[in-house]
Amino acid sequence: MSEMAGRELAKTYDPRGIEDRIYQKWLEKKYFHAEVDKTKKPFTIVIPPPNITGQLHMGHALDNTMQDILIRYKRMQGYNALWQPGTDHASISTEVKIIEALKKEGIDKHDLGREKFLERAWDWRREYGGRIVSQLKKLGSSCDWDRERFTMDEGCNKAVTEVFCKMHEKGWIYKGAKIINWCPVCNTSISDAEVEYEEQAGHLWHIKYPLVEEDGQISKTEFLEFATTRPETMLGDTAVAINPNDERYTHLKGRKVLLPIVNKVIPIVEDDYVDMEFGTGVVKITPGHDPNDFEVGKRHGLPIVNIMNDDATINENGGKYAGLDRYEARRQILEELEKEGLLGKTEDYTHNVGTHDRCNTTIEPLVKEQWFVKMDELIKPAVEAVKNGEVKLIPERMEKIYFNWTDNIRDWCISRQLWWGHRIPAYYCDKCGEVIVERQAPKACPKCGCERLSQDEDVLDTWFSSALWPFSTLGWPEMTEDLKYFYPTDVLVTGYDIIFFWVIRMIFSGYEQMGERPFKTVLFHGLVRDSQGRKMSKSLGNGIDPLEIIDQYGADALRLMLITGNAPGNDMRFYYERVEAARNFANKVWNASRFIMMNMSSFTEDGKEITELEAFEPVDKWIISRLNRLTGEVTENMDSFELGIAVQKVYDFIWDEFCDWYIEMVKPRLYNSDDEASKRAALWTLKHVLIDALKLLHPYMPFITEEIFCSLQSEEESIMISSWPVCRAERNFAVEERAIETIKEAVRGIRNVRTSMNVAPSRKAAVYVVTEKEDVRAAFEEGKLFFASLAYASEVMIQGDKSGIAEDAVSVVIPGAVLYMPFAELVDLKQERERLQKEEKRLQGELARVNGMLKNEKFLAKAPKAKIAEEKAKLEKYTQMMAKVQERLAQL
RNA sequence: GGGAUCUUAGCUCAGCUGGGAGAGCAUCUGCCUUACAAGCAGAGGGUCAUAGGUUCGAGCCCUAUAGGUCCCACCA
Repeated sequence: MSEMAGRELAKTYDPRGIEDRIYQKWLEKKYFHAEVDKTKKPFTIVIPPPNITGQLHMGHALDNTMQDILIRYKRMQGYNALWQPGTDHASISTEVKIIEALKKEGIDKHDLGREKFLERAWDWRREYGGRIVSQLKKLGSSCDWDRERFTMDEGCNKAVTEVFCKMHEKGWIYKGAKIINWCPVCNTSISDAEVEYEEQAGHLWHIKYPLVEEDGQISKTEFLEFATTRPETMLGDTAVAINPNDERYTHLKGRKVLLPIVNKVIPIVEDDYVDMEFGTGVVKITPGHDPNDFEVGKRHGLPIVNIMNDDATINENGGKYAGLDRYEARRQILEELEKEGLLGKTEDYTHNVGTHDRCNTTIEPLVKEQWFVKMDELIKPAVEAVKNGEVKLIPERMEKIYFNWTDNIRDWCISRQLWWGHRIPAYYCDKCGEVIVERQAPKACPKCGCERLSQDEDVLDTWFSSALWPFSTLGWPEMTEDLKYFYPTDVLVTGYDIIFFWVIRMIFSGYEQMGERPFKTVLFHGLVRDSQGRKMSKSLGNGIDPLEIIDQYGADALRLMLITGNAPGNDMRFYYERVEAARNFANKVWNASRFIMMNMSSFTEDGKEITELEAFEPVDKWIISRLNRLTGEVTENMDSFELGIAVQKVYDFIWDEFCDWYIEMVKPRLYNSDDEASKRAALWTLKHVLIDALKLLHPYMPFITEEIFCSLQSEEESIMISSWPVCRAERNFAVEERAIETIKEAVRGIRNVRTSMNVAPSRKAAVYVVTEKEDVRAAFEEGKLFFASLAYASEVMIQGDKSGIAEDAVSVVIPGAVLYMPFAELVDLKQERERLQKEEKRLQGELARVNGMLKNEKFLAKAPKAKIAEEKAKLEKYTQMMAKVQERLAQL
């Protein structure tokens, strides 16, 4: 017997204190820890590593709740469950934060120097890197913290170097001068995925370049007009282009124009890229500052002129505009063109402007030497894997987003002009310029023997190391036991917003490095928005801190709220009302348990399980059967990752069936019955149904279920290592389910009538159950005690006919029986008739529908047999009820 | 320009492979019934965006339209 039994428990559940205490216990008992154990099947999840700069937000809360649910579920099912945690160094975000901090001290990054800067970064990591981890713990995350990793720890660093060198040897990592996206504020190149296009209001300026005559003279009358959104880039123009099929400009083929301001003669080239329909059908070509122009330039062998410094000011190639910011240069150039009479009309024009997703700065495309990953071959297995289902995306529609990216993939720019990150393992000979890519820094140049070598200054894109996360965390490049056992991982849980950044890159890295998929399933979730549907953001100030919610309502309530009523991949809105509803459910569970524990004082199990079911009453078997069905369904839903549906069912079972029906049905037995065996059966059922329900609920609400589980049975040390319930055929009791459903039907009918007649519950009345059916009769006989209490009956008479029942008694027709309540003076016959007529109408509707189907020959011919049988059974039921209703109406 | 997705009760959303429309909150009525008023018992409320189609049968599948959201894309 539990030591808690009979002890006074608080009337409302207060998660404060309980949650921390329980989490501490779990940690001490090492329940989260997983070791290789070949006798068990592994189940692995790697956490999407949160940034060390981050604070827990609702997105993390949702993401980690889902992972924790899955890992706890599988752990209870007996899998060797590993949830691999860790954090991400977040190269650019962290670097920006540190620069900001330095700025406050009046220190410039470059004055400090690389080494000192990195010291600061590591200090930062030590100070704040653990913050998000402790926040994840508040949520209840059952990660194996003993295995916590960091994308820049020694092992991950080794993995990064290994991959870089391997792929370089293969020729899949190369250095080249291409047009890349440059962030002038962060002072680094960024990948295509990091560019966010934003619609901005701008202008379309029409500019005229004078034609050069056959004799080399600059024409004063002939001009070529075109439109541009970025006039300042004209400083870098090296051609203008027309479409070869454009008849308007046939006469210009092979001619040249003068580039004003710069005073340079540039050619007119023909290229299909030019859209004849747009503007004047003429495009200025700036290969140094526009990706398309870069391509055009390549096709026509045009020179590339870079006109910009790294901070987006004009460089020496801009002549007198050198030193000006790009927007100031634009203004002055327009002024000068205007003066020269070369500026045509100006139109308002909204267009997409590329911005850096971290700092929102307008990016500047420019040509620079960078490191790239060649994608064409690498991506192939990743495409194939999703196509053939080896990697499953949930929901399926995410595949389209995935393929959209893979089909249009371009080489990945991986070098960043930053300090915080994995430094590129490339070395340059100071003497001969030889490029050496090595795992270890070479001592001398293999070509000329010079010992003065310098390492590449750049670091790698953060996502380069994240891409290796599913195997680098398990020991790769060493073929460790962990790696052999836990890889490939099972599920990846993440938001759809990082498909390109992370999911795809992990998949191709897994195939390339491990020769195997990194995970079997990717489960996507959406964004948590505010109550008005807006994204939660710092600038709007509409973010809700999960920690405050946990503090106020408990982690269980937050978790339940995040999972309930939401389908995979869909965004959701945050409402306090929904957290309250979840909190109320926690309280409901708490009180049901409190009720059971209070009654448990009179119950001892003698260390024996009750296995023979003779002592049970139909109502016990009913709830056991319902629980059994629930167990099967919930397991199935969870296996299909339908977490919201699964928990909804557990919620409904506990609140509706268990609390509102079963507990109420059992009360008379506990309070009044002298039948000890029956009482014990009830207590056994209460306890065991509650325990199994708690188990089903545990992955969602780990704290409260643990607290109750341990209070209820002190000999068990934790629900999280208990076994997941199993659906068993011998726990199906169809007869009892039918019997109790009939009684519930009767109770509902009686309550309904009483409410509509305003009869107070305190006013009891006799209830006559008239039935000709043996099973219905038996159901009421066996359930008489609780039926009387639920139906507010002073006494219950079960009989085969209406003898002894007052003519003016109120009647309720249910399938298989008619109930009568003699209320004497309260009965209003008119009301009674109206009620029965309403019921008649309802039944008529039902009969019409059923008959419509059963009289349809096509239905009979084509519908499944089971469906037809089902409809026939309904027809019989409604026909019988209709007969009873009409019989009663005839008497009135 | 391409694509995805949504439109279901007053609000927020479920509804898994087509077979009698659901939850929470809100509203109304009655209850402090010895687990719970963060509760109990009842009630009202929906031509499932619109128009067609497939089917014995459509909230669910197909087509078109309208409106919202999002992603992708080089139209200067």
